[in-house]
Amino acid sequence: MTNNLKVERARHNMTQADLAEAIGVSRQSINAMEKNKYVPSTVLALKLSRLFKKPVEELFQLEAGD
Amino acid sequence: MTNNLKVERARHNMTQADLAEAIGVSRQSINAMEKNKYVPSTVLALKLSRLFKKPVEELFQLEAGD
DNA sequence: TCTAAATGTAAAGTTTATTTTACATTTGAT
DNA sequence: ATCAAATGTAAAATAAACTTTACATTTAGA
Repeated sequence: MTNNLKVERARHNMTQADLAEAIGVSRQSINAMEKNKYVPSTVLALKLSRLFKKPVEELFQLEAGD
Repeated sequence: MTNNLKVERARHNMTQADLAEAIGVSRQSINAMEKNKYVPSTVLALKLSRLFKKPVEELFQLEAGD
């Protein structure tokens, strides 16, 4: 799975710390997500979707193997 | 978070076992998801979305506390 | 009613998400 | 060039996802 978090965050002028606080996770979690270190939960995806006002599918995309 | 998996599954005439196989998890995982025993990963949400041809937001919804 | 399929549930185990702390590197502004 | 903010990263700890096995209950059809 890939994601556009970095772009959306830039769009909204938010730091990783800002975003972390906004959705209630640690800054390291945001960093790891952006670097595709792990797959976040659906609750996080929905919270990001709500915050950025974009469908989950626009923020996260399945890849070939998935 | 809540979800409509049971309804979508009925729409598609699939058993929990069918759905489990279709998206590559155990039947117990599907059962637990439907009964809100845990929050699935975003990869699973996207796979369910793809299978049922419905946006993630239509399958999963944040609740008051989230 | 009998039976099989489907669903519910539970415990133990494995893997992965997420946190905390801590530090190193990069970037941007002065 | 310097300083602070932002980002990258890492290790250890905890929480939660997910699996496997196994069995009990419900449901629908013959």
